[in-house]
Amino acid sequence: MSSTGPEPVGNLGSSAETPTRRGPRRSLSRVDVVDAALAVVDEGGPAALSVRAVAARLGVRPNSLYTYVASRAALEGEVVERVLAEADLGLLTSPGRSWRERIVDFAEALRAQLLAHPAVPLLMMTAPMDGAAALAVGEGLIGSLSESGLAVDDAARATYAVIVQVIGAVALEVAETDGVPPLPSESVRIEARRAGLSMLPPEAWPMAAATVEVAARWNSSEQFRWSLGTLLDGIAARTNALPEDTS
Amino acid sequence: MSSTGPEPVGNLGSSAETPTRRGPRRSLSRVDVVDAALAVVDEGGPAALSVRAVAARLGVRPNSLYTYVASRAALEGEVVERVLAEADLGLLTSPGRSWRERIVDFAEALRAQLLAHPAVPLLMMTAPMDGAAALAVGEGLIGSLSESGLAVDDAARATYAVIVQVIGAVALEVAETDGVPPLPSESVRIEARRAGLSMLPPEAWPMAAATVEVAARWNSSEQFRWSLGTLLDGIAARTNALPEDTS
DNA sequence: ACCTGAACACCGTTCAAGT
DNA sequence: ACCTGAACACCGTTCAAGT
Repeated sequence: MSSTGPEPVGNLGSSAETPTRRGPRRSLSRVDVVDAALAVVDEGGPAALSVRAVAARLGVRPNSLYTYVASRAALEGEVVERVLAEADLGLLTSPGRSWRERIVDFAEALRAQLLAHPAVPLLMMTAPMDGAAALAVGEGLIGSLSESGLAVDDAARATYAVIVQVIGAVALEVAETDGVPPLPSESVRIEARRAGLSMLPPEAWPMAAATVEVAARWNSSEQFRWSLGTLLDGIAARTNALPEDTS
Repeated sequence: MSSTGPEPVGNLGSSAETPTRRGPRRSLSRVDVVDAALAVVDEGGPAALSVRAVAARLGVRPNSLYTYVASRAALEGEVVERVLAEADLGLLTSPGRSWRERIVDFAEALRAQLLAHPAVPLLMMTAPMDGAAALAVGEGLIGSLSESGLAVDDAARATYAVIVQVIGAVALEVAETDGVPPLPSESVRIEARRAGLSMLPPEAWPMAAATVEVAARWNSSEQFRWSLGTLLDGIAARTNALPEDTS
């Protein structure tokens, strides 16, 4: 679905620098359209994404886009692919780091990328991620988890658990904001949550009251590391290899 | 935000049975509006949700809804709250089951409920879940995880990891469908994924090729249990209590 | 091959007006 | 207090037509 037709590969960002175009129309390309769509959401948030807004940014009529993209839904899928294609898979094969460290490195980098394009996590929940970039992430994760000593089938299961934890956490994190970049800083968002939680009557919500400081940080990099680390602990426990037995 | 004004509590479903109303207008209520919204998405999927569609189902003009609900976004939040309010928190305190079993029971029941209202997981990613029903789920989970011997702060952290895993998994699962109930059966969805994965050239995607059967089941109750169980293993490892030391 | 004008069937939200 | 008519500024998508 995302690899339909002969698409020019390797010229990402070739023409994203001029937001509003001028001068002779040199003929659009599919990457121009995706670039423009990403620029639209990065400027106006997820609600700003529309065929008409993307067309306007390209200086073209709305229906022109249908030359390059089958539908708004297909365009959304391309945006997800574009961002996933920028994921640094090299982090999953860094020498001198354990499989655990490599996965944490990759997950944190991916989280940062997704927070930089806060409309994208929601789009990931909107259609299947079956493009080449999504598959490449899966390949890298299964590979890393296999090296941990896990049987390949369990490595694949563990891969999906990690994907769910990472994308789910980022999506819920963005959901607490308006999604318009730049997002409020983590400390501001924590403070907002703390303020909300502090107003709850402790009689009604004793557990929330007892854990305000932790729950205020649910959408933080700290909690992100704790959750992922705990999941990786569980994954490691399914390994028969010794703990020292890492690359 | 979801507890604004004096809302009549305890009469859920009081008037959802008549889809298209007739006869003397007895005056609407906020629960009627939320009922109608849920009915709209359960019939037409997430894309069918609109202020105008809900109003039409209630036999009323679109702008009438603004008497009961501040905006479309607020309505979406109410729909999430309604479904969360139906979660069976009793499963988190069932006698004779370990904390692990209770959490798994609850998570599987919640997954089933969300799959029955497939528009809802996406709505959960769209706005903060800060209503009373969402808080109650948090209370129950923190309580259960505390009884495991975990310090209350770690119980709160573990709670969020579980929430992310459960909601994230369901949201990604729904994303592979069109979201219109009833969803295709699990076996049909697995078969569709297997077919897609089987078409990939093994040279390009060796890991995917080696794990087709597992990856075909990524969106299954089987994988859901594996992921959650593995996470709970990691959580249990943060406990100092003995494994037998469960309620 | 690519872009447009025009049209169709929609949206969410507001405001003043009615009862 | 509740509902409406009318309006505003939008949507995605199609189709026939132009170049």
